[in-house]
Amino acid sequence: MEVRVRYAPSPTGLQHIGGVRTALYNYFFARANQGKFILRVEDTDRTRYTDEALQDLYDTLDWLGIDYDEGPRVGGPFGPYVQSERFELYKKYAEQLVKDGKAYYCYCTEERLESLRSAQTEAKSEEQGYDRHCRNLTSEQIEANEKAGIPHVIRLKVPMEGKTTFHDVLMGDITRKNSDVSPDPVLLKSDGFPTYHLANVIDDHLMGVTHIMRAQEWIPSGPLHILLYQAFGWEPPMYCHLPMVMGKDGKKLSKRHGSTSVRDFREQGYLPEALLNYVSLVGWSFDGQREFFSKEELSQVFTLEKINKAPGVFDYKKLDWFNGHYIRLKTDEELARLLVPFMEKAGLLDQAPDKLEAALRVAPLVKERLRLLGDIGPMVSFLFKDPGEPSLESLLPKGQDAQSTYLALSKAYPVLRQGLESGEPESQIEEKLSNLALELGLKVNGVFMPIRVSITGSTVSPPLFDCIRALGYDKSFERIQRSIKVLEENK
RNA sequence: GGUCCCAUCGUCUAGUGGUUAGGACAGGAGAUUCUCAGUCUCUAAACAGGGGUUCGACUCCCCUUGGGACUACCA
Repeated sequence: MEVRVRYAPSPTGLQHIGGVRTALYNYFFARANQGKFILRVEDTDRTRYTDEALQDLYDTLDWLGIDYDEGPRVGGPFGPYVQSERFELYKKYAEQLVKDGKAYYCYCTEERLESLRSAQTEAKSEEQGYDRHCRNLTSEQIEANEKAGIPHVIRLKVPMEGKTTFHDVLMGDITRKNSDVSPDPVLLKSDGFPTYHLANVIDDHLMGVTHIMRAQEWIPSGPLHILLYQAFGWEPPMYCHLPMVMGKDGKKLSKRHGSTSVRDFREQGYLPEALLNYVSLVGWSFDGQREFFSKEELSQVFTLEKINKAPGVFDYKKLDWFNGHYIRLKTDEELARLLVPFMEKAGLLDQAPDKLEAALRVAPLVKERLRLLGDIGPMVSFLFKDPGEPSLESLLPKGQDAQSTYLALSKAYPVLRQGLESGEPESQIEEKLSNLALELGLKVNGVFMPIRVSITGSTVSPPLFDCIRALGYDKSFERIQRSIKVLEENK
């Protein structure tokens, strides 16, 4: 039998790490088994739905390179794949359930339910949830309510006795007493829209879904869904509940732990391959040794059996490490293209006639020290903006006074200049400068640091000669001369 | 409160009755070096506790503890 799985998010907010991980596992599972991966938009909550969220869903999947075989935008034999476009369908099936005596109309008002709820919590009652007030209305009562135009919902008649079991690939059999299952949950809302439970079950069945991979928070409603399949007389699919993704404090990952939306990560300069690789490893492993995987590789080797049952903590530091790794794998050209928008955002390219060329100049300097593309600004801003005349204090290496520093820089300058202009190999100039330091009784750094600060305005920078080359000789010399003057005036 | 799920270094994990309990991130130390980073080497760090089962338990069972999820006309 062909494997058919789906990712079925509801567009009520930005795509977050947990959701994406679920999408990824479904995708990999489908690919690894030559099955189909379906995207379904569960937009039945009209109050929380936003266009932005829907667009973000598409953008996120595109960015990660997660393509789907069936779904909105690409179509498929079981469409439409947006639940709001299947509106009539759910109603039909819900009514069928009523006709079969498996569900019933409920006329309870929001107010009644609310007061019921508060009464229950106040009394710390064993009974939680709906009191099944409308479960046994007579046909006369129903008729009267309908005539009076009282709106109704449709509720499932959950059996009062017995128990329901569903099988989970990871967890094994999970059984719940029917009396512990949510008492007669709403299937069809008064606005005619289905609830998650109804729409989900109908669509999964109609779309031929064979495996449901979703977050563990859905485990409690597993039995309810089985009850629904039974009410319809359908065969339930296989279940596989995925461990949750937590924050450092062991609570469900949320904004207070840091970024959670893929958009955030993207804007900070994470690479899709890094995010995809790392996220896949929270809750799944290959052999405990290997941890670099491309999307294509995961599509080969992914297996349900290696999914962990315990929830996992999302480690931002390790993600950073992955990101640095993937940045280093880029060619200069690739990195430059990725860098352009981040350099623009940092205001570095306002004067650049050729943005890509500018980024290309920068790429080799930063490749080994970049963790996030968004960190590019301070690293190379000296190439695009004059850092200004350095202060005396900033020019002095640790433990060195103005006099000796003046001497060092003023002697180093001609060596550097002559060397560069005559095309001497950099390694040779470097050696000369080191020797100069030795002659002056300074540490090597005592000569290099003032040059570095002169040129970059910072004690931290890419290798000196790389900086000079990227800046251009003329500007570099000017900045050194400027520093010599500062030192001369203060020695 | 009730129901259900889970439990190996700080974190992600390997391990399916007999291992010096392995790897990675983060941490520490060192090497390389013009700073930073990178790279390399080394290092510290775990089977939650208690009962069983067994010749033998991290591995199987039970209890305790701890953590989490759910308990909506949200998904």
